[in-house]
Amino acid sequence: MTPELRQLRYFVAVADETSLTRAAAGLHIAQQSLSQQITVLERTLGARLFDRDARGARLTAVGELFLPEARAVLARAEAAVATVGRAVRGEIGRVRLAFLTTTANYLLPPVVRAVREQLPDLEVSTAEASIAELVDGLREGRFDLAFTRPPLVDGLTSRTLLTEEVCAVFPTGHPLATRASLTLADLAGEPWVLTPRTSWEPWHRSYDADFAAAGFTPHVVQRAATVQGLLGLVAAGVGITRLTRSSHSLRRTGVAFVPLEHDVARTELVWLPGNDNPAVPALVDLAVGLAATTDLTEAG
Amino acid sequence: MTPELRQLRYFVAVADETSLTRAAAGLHIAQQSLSQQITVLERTLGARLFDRDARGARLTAVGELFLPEARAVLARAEAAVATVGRAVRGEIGRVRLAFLTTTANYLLPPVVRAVREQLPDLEVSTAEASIAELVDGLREGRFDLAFTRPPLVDGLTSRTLLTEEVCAVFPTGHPLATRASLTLADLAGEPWVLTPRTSWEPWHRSYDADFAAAGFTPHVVQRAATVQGLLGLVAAGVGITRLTRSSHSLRRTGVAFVPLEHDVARTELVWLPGNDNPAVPALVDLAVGLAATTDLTEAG
DNA sequence: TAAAAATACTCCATAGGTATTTTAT
DNA sequence: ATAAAATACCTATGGAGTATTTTTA
Repeated sequence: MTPELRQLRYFVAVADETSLTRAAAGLHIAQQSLSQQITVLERTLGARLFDRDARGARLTAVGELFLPEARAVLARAEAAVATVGRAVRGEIGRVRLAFLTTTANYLLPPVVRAVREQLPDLEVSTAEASIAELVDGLREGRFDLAFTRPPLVDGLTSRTLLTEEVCAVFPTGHPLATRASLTLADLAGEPWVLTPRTSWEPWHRSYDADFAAAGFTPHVVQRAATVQGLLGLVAAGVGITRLTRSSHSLRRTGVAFVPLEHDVARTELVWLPGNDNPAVPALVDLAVGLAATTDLTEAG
Repeated sequence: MTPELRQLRYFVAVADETSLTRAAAGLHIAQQSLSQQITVLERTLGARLFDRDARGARLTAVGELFLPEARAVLARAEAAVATVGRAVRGEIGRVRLAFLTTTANYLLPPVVRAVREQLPDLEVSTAEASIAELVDGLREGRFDLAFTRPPLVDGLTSRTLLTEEVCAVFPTGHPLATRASLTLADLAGEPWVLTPRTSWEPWHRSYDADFAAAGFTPHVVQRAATVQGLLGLVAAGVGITRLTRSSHSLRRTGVAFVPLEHDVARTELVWLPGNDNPAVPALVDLAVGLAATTDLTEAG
């Protein structure tokens, strides 16, 4: 039979004080109770641990060998408890991040760098994912946190990390390309290149609402699934499109970005509210703090 | 606050079984009691360790991190208990041996070799000592075990390791040197060389009794403190002496050993009965066994 | 004879048991 | 409806307290 940690603590205290009376005072228990517990410990171990006399209690040969062992057990137990504390604070563990492909290029590097610095013992895995993979992954527990764009679906919690201007994107030389700003209504007659409707229904419903509010339905001449694809088509003069200002970093030539008034796009950090991984709140705090102090659209 | 080992054992059992009900059955306690203890553990740690549902209990992210820690604590505790077991059996620890100078040359090598082989994790320190140092060392706790010759003093426990013939020692050419055996009475008229009376009073009282029983008081022409010294004086023709047969190995030339009838010397293993070092009985058993199976007077 | 530990007992905190309810599939 | 866990309540073991005795320097 193995003793309990309390008894090991008592044993170490008596060994340190070489006295049951003094050790009992330090432990805030009665000498008699301590005497009893030491006797119980000695019986469970099947060996006398102390030689007692009128001067106190000194370790036997066996006790001398047991002392470092008992200390090791107690130290191991304290380390185990400390591990839980660190885990609860999100300082250790594993967290799986998903970046929307279009946000990965500017968000992933600064976020991962900040986590490595501020939570060095947290294992971080990252994935670039399409919006659909990302939402499914969150809901099915394959990802803990996702960096993405709203609107998503109900049942996910989110914090806004940053807000960017949305721009109309023209081929260079387009008559409207030199304007300082525009409204969506100014673009009613233009040929559009947009993403496929199948990419993510909530986004397309949001776009529909925006165009409806501007009083027209865009004439879509072609669709492309990626931002690079859209920019290529615009540069080629196929049509115009609507993208966040930070997308400009993906193509500098052949395209012109003109801000659209009162049109902003948010980038959000999203997670499943039932996720019990304590690294989630820790990383959310870290990312929100990072977004507040640095311009993440430039940081990539 | 740190949990008790019992709770860690319960935690590991539940983690292994992914079920409170199954784990409780394995632990021979009620599911309800186990549920309670896991709850207590979670409260003391300040973190949920399991997600429970109708299928059972699965580890949370924190629980996953705590599991190897808990296992490590339990393993450490078992190792600590096992250490006590080994210590009680005398397999580990420290034992301090003292060899009477005159027994060291033939006893020390085989004894130490046997201990190294059969109790490899026992730390053995050895010392050659005079009979007086040896007895004081045992009584004052500087030695655990001594290999020596009786009689000693009261208050020491002993086991006889071996019994040797005692011989009269003559210079070669002495008229009695060719005899097959003698009695002490045959040597009444001889000049004697003996050890100083101050060396060890109990021995000298024993010698006195032997000579008194033989009906004479030896005429002591010179005294020498060491066996080599006595043999040298005998070889030089100064006188005769009385030594164990194994002493012959210390000087082969110039001396002749003739057995004395009914005269034997015992070599004993001696210790303080109050010595709680479990290596003492372990080593006594080993040495007695060794003496029973090998001729230790030849082994050196 | 004093200082320390051990013993005898009493009490109560809590581990563990039993009965039942709640929850999730 | 069923299987699991949680809750409520009760029991009893044993940890801790008080009074006293024993031991040894």
